[in-house]
Amino acid sequence: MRWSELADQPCSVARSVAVIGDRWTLMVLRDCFLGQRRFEDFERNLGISRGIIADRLKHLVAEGVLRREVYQRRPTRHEYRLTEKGHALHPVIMAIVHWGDVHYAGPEGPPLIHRHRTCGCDFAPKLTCSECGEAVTSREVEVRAG
Amino acid sequence: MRWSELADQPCSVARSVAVIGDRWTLMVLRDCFLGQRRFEDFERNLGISRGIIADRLKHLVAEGVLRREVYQRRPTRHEYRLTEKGHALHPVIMAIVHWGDVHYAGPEGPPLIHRHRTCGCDFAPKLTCSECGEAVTSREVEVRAG
DNA sequence: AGCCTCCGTTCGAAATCTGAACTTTAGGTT
DNA sequence: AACCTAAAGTTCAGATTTCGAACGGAGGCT
Repeated sequence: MRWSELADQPCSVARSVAVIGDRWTLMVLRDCFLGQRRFEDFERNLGISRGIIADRLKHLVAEGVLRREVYQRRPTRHEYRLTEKGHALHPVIMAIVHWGDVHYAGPEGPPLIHRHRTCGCDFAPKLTCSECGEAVTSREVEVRAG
Repeated sequence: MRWSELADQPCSVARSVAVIGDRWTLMVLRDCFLGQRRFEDFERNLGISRGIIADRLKHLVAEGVLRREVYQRRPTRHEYRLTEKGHALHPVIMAIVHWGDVHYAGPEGPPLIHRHRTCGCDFAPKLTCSECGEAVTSREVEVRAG
């Protein structure tokens, strides 16, 4: 299998990974969730070649994760904003951030701290069951074909 | 920046992505969470070349995500099992699965269904705040340097 | 002996990434 | 008018990476 075929697999991980499972794509998304919108922002933050940025942005727009919007005329300039589908990736990014915080933060603690505006606390993301509301661990999950 | 430098960035997303932000690595992890353990299992499920599987397994073992354990002698054979650090990736995989379920499932519904053993219900993963227990959306999160 | 299984390694071809130059549209400066 | 700057790309040669097919090897089965 090559990864162009991933999207056709009967597996939600494969289908998602076909869209976002690429290092630079994930880094672009991180920047999006940190409020970055312009080509230049991505270039400055990521320090990678423009070709890759252009490519990944194009891909994310084609998949409906980002929306390309005019933010200025004369000359026309565009910015990239998360769509609803894009915002739906928030749990993915948060889960990745949290894993990094726990396993790769040095003695100075995590590089970024997240505050939940609604309750005012610094928090960690917690995965819970949509039905009973309790925390879910991997051992408590049973999988069957749909 | 090249991705060998990603791990040195002061960003938990970058550090995590350096370890798991690769298509095949994520697919291997999916298989691990579905209970696959042996080299052959990964090969059969993924249908990719053995070189890639060997490489990714080696990498995950080096990072402490998987543990290589003897399961048979004469000849000695090993299997790969999730460590605690590996199990900690469960929310990442669940978030990815769920995003795929919502955005890429056909009319037949999602390929796999997840049941929460503790409560007995089919469920969807829900990201909540560790402090107040409420659901967290991307717009409710404020980020600051740590 | 010859074939099979499981788990890899090796190596050349194919894909990807980098860095630099070039483009477009427009505003500002000398 | 000529020149510089800025944002957002595009293009292209050359370096780097990744992938897949073929090979290896340790032991078992017939």
